[in-house]
Amino acid sequence: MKRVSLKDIAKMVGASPSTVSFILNGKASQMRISEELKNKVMATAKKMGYQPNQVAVSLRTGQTKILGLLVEDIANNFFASLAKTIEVEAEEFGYKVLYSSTENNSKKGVELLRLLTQRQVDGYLVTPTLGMEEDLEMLVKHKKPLVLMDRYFPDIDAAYVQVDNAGAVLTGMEHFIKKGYKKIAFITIESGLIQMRQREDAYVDAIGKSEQKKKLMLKVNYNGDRETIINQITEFLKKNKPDAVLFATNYLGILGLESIRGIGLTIPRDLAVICFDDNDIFRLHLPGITVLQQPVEAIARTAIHILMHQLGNNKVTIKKNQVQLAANFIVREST
Amino acid sequence: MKRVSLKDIAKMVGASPSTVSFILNGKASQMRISEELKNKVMATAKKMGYQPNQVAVSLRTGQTKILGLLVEDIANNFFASLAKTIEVEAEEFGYKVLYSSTENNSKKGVELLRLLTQRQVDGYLVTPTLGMEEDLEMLVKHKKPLVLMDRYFPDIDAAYVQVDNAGAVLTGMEHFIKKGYKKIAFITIESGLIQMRQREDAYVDAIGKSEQKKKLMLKVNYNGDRETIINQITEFLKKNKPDAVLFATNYLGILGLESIRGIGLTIPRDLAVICFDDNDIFRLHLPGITVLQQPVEAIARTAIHILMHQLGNNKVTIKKNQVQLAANFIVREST
DNA sequence: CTGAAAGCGCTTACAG
DNA sequence: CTGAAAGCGCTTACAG
Repeated sequence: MKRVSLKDIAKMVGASPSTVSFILNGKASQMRISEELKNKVMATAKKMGYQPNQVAVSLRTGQTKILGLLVEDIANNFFASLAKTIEVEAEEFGYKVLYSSTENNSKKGVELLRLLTQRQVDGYLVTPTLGMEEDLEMLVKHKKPLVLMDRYFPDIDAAYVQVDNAGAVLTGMEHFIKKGYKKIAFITIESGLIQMRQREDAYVDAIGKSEQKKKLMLKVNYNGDRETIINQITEFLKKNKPDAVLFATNYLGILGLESIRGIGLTIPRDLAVICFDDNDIFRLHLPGITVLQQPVEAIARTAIHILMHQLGNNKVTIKKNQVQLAANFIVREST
Repeated sequence: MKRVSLKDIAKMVGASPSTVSFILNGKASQMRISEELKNKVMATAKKMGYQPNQVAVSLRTGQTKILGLLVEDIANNFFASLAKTIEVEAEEFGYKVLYSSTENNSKKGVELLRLLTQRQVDGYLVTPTLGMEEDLEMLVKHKKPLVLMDRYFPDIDAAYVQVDNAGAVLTGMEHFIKKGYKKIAFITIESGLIQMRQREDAYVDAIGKSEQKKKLMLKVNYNGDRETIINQITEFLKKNKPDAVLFATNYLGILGLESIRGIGLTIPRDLAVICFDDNDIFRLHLPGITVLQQPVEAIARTAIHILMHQLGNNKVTIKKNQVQLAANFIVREST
């Protein structure tokens, strides 16, 4: 059963497709089309259940009204919340979102970026992976609407929105130091991406200026499985016996809590804990975990606004197109 | 800067667009195009960074290679995992996924369904909301590839995949009864959707057959905010003093744990807990929460397979197109 | 072996 | 006030 097209309606009412198109696009009065014809067309379209073929519209207008969103992993709470807010915000501007997860895999990331291009998305929202640099430069060169999130490349002049990673980690470290912890550890993932480097550098800085002097850092492999990482953390904690630990991502924090439980340490008596990113788990955990919460909604909203600005929407005004937003430091019982 | 098109390449190598199209689509030998021309075209396409315009391809072929996925809420762990698996599986069959969250709002659900239709998606994967019945019937009538997930409408003859809700709840109830609990409560949301009715009916059944006889049920409003629901649960628990409670969704379970903590009850001594759906939170909670885990990946995979079958992919074989999968009962320390 | 032409379903300048 | 025509970028039957 074929769907009805503009032409079908035109034939039924005895008008030309162009006239029907004008009417259906609300340009009837502008084109001074008779009220009578207008009503007839509207009624027929409704009765026949006419739905415009957006693919044809896109080909003709060059606009798909689709934004491409690439996140690291949609099953991760942080990225899922980000995606949700972006979806809601995009909708307000009349855009739909096509998403995918890169898994932080360069090959997959690059392929997805090209796929979005082939699909003619109007704009790109990307948490980039290493290896995407060349393709991103291409987009920038072609002046495609593009906003990076969570991380960026210093050498690529693209818009971006991220949390103030250094400031957040410093806040956490100062809190630990003020509370008198002397052996503060940092557990992160092995990664060349800037947001992780910023967090790590801030830890190193803070330690350098503290009395502790000596770093206590563990870097685990991003692609390791649950068990491997839990074991690595367990070994590290047993060997180094820190009195406080800062986990660099929510993913690590969750695995870390399992390690801590496995060893039988009591938080915060044996070990104080702060985690980057908030999560229901950290709020519900006993004791509640102190966190450096990313302002997820603000990140998403800012990114969409910058993108809409690039897309020529003049209802939005933006101050900068490279933005760092402050994290919220939420103190619970773990410190 | 305009992107290069087929025609551009044709002009550059001095061949016709059709020939270039055949070569780029790997039909060179089939069309007996000279090796020389083929190589020239391939090289030029590569050099110019040619990327086919998928919108034009879609309009011409009638296939978008996009699947539409409507979930209740992408920020909810269960639906995010579902979406993730679907995305991965769809990719293996060469499809991309366009998703959106319905928020269980009929108006939004219907609008999204129409939007997907306008976008010419090749197939639909939907966790339907009430109010979508008419539009879904239309899709079925037009023989559009469609698979419902998590819930369905008994009156609509569409394919669906869901967990065996009744079986899962019965398993949980039997476990409670065997352990000797005498005042087993059920906390669910007010909903006309079948998966919630199945869970509720199973509870009522189990109670009817038990010595308890009297139901202890709380139904909260889906759209209530966190605080309201937490308060309602708190009131309910204080007033009825159950010795065991089964939460009908992960969302409720999380809020319920907050209520329980607020009242100061000890799990399982004062109150035993089972929750529908698993979640990192339940695993990490102290004590660990016993759950009725939905086989999320199997649900997603089965749904994709049925959809691919409908799309005429003959690499997949399916047994039924209305499927119920067993839940995994994971006993932890809360019962 | 290769090219010219039609057509997917729209929108929009142009003509009357 | 309304219609005929071109064109978005492809694919594919048809012709030679």
